[in-house]
Amino acid sequence: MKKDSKLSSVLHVLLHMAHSGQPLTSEQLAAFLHTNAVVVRRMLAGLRELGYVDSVKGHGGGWSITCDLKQVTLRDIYDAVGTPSVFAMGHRVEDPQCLVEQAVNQALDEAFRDAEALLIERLSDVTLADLSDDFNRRFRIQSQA
Amino acid sequence: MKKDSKLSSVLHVLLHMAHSGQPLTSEQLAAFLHTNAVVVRRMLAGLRELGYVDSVKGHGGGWSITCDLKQVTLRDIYDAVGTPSVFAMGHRVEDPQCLVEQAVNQALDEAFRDAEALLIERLSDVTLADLSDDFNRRFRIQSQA
DNA sequence: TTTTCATGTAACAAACAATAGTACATGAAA
DNA sequence: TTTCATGTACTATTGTTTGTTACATGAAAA
Repeated sequence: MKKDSKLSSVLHVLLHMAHSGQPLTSEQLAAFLHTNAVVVRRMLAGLRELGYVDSVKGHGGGWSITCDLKQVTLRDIYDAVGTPSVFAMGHRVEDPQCLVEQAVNQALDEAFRDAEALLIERLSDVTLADLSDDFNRRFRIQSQA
Repeated sequence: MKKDSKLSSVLHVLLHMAHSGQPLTSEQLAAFLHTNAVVVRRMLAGLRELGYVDSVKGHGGGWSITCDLKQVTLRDIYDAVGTPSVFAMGHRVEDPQCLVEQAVNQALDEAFRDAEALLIERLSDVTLADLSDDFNRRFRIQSQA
């Protein structure tokens, strides 16, 4: 299964935006991701609607962060990019008549449900500010080397 | 992303095999899954190599279970089908130079690692015998209705 | 007012992975 | 020797993510 990297990508550009004093254009953000500007606009459209970022057209325009990094968690961003499906495994048939398949589905569902809940909990524990701090730490270490 | 349903499918046919007194052919198993016999042979090939099932050619041949249902867990079967990747989300770049992306990847990795560990733990808690018992319970309930 | 820069978005193309299907070889029992 | 069944290579289909092109919209600068 081809993996969805929207969450990873959005977080990446958000941090670049956070560390830039001025708006960044879709082209600039796309360069960070080695991709196309249209992909960036699509990715960020949802976040703009939710008020996490803003975009400005024309000269000097571009994207900037409009939320408090300390208040927004990775879980919020996960939701903002459309709560992509967590697991790469699924049931063969979603609502089977077969009693055997019902038993299998339920057993798997329980395991997946618990794992997903833990994932969401972990994502809720990390704010964008935490990520930003981690980046700054890495930057200091690399500068010393 | 198209979800991998090998684990679900294999468990489904294993339980049918467990509840059959005699070997079942690939055609019969394929009918349970509404798919092709070749798909079944491919799915079960790995389990045969690991000794969970056996296949016999020719008249009266087919597939049967050769393991102890009480000893084999869903985690064993998960491994037997090739430990398919758990998550439908991934990093944009696996080993990035960009410090921002490194920070993002690490934060996500920690969350995913914990969730995957819990999933495996839950799968290890359930044996094929448990699934079989659950099926029998469902069967009794439906028979009463 | 016109040009330039930038986003907004629809429509289409490419890349990739899971599943399905076909064809033919192998082997065992009737 | 015929029939049944697996083994497997090869190809086709389907669905999803990502990338690309084209053009409309809007704002600032010249």
